[in-house]
Amino acid sequence: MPGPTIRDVAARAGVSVATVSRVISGSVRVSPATRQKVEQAMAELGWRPNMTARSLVRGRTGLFGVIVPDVANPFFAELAQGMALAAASLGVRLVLLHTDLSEERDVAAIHLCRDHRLDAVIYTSGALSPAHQEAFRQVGRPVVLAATFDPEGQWPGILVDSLTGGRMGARHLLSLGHRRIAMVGGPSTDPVAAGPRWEGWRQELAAAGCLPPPNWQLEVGWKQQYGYQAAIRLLREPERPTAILCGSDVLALGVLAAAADLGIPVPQELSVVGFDNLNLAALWRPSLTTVSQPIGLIGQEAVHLAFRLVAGEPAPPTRWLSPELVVRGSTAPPAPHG
Amino acid sequence: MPGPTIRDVAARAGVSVATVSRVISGSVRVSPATRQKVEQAMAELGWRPNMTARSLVRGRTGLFGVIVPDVANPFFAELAQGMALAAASLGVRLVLLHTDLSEERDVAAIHLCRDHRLDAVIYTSGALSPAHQEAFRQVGRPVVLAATFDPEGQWPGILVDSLTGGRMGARHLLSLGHRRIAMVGGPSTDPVAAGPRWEGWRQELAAAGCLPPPNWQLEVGWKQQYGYQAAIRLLREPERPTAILCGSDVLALGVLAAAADLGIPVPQELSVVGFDNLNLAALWRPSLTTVSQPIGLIGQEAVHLAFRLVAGEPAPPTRWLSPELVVRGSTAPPAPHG
DNA sequence: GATGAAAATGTAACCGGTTACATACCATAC
DNA sequence: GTATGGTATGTAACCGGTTACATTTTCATC
Repeated sequence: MPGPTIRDVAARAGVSVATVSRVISGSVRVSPATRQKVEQAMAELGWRPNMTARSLVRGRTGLFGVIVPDVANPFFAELAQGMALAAASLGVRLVLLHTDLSEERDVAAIHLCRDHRLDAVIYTSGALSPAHQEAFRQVGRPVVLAATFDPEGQWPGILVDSLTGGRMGARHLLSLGHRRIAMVGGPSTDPVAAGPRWEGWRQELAAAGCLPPPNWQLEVGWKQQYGYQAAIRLLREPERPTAILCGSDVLALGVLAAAADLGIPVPQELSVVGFDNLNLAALWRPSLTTVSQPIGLIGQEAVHLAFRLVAGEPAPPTRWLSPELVVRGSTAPPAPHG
Repeated sequence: MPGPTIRDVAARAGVSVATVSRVISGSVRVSPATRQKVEQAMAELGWRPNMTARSLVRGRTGLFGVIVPDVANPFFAELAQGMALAAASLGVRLVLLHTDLSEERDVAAIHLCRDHRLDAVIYTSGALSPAHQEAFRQVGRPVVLAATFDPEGQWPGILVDSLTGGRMGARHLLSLGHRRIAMVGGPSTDPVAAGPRWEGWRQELAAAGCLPPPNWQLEVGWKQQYGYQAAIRLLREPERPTAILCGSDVLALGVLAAAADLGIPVPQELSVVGFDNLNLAALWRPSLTTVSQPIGLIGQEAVHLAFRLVAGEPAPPTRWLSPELVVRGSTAPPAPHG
């Protein structure tokens, strides 16, 4: 039942265990004849080294922990996909830990990374509480923040500048001539993905003198159905908005569904702007104008960064990427009668 | 740098390492006074047991390998989400391995599971080649197939009966009165997710006497853009179909996008049936009529099954779930002038 | 053929837990 | 006071690799 060990291979090849170890690690010179004998013994026994034992002595597992709220959310699915791509190319494995945005489960997941001596932790779930900070300190391994950041600058991260992104979306609508613009975004308690987008929208709309009343600034949860509900409320008003800024593509798709159900044509009578540029955004009809984040790239770079930190490089400062406006079919100038 | 070990805790509590081990494993009785001393020492040192060391001696890692072609594909994202849910409730962790449907990478991933002594392997990627079978045999751990199956019945699995599902979709269109029905499905080399669906469609259409010519039976890849391209071709014909059966929801969404781009109203002039019932299917407009698989449940049950196998239960036979037709807004009777 | 440095290989300690087995302790029974 | 048995704890081997250090072999040089 328990497979062959390095000692079985050594015995069969007529060498010591150290020599077998040298052959598989490849770092030290081994004479060709010996190497050949060992390789043959390995093949005959079908032996493969036990990574658990190796990890114990080396103190490295070759595993990175990835803490994600929910991979069924396309944003995190695309992020995870980018990470998996990079991990494969670097010869590293990812341990996926779901937390459903619960702080308690986040902290438990971080401790788990420590228990398993994972080489690094990549955290994507959102804002950091003191409990997160404390848990990160205790893991004693590199921590990388993907698509989020640490206001105290203690943990390096990579993400898009949401403030600029928010302003881009707002300016696009203003330049098309919209003035009756509503907003549907995430909870502003989220200082990474919601707060700065709200801020960017408000700055631009206020500068243009068309900041709407609070009941046109709907702070909802991140789920698509909340976008749907918010849009239904906005679009049933007698003087409805001509455009809606959304805090994420998922919310925007909810808004588009609501418009379709109410028979309001997009973009003729309503323009919609998303945020993220999910793969879905191009696939939808009407295709979604959105502020693009390079999601896959963020995932890849997060893993590369973690890899470099594990190798001993110093932690760089938070890396800010620029968002880009992608204009598609969901935005147009407001209807003339508007 | 290297944190405290069990020996540090033992020394501080004035007991032996065996006693500390007993306290954390909880299986054997320890006097309350001793337990208290040990727990205090643990807390003071901030010690947590090293799972790598534990795994080495116990021969169990508490990790399950999950082999997936691509989590950015919503089907696999929802599957992974179900697995993560079950894993969390069972106290097990998932190692995510991407393979992009490459047999070579599949096999490498399986070997990796063996190297790391993962407790079980959950495979989701598709059909099994002899190379897969051989690699599975070598891991020496339970293997579970999620949303796929082994024709030889050697590895247990859980999946939906695609033949019945295919027939359901076809019957739905026939009962609405459609007779000019085209099909867009996956490569029939895929004996799990494509072959049986084609078979089910053809059986029903042949029985109704309206099996279309081969150029209305389009075998394409699984990606959404292939669905789009196939639909463009079908819908540009002078005598175009009144309905299209799709091998997956992702393909169906491509078809819907193509219809929208060609100005063909769905469901008035074209009915579309998907397969999978992704979360997206309800969100889309028009909402998608589809053959439903309980994707999240399949993921959860796969993990539960793996857990039971690890605990020593015998492998059950492949478990077949029944698909269900979910009628939404993308299907209707054919236009009368049809 | 002796010498010494470099190359190849072996020996054994070690990584940090678990657990079989041995021992110490205490209470009850005779 | 000794035998009996159950509970609590300690000792040390072990899981399967790695690697520091020691030893042997090889080979160029004088």
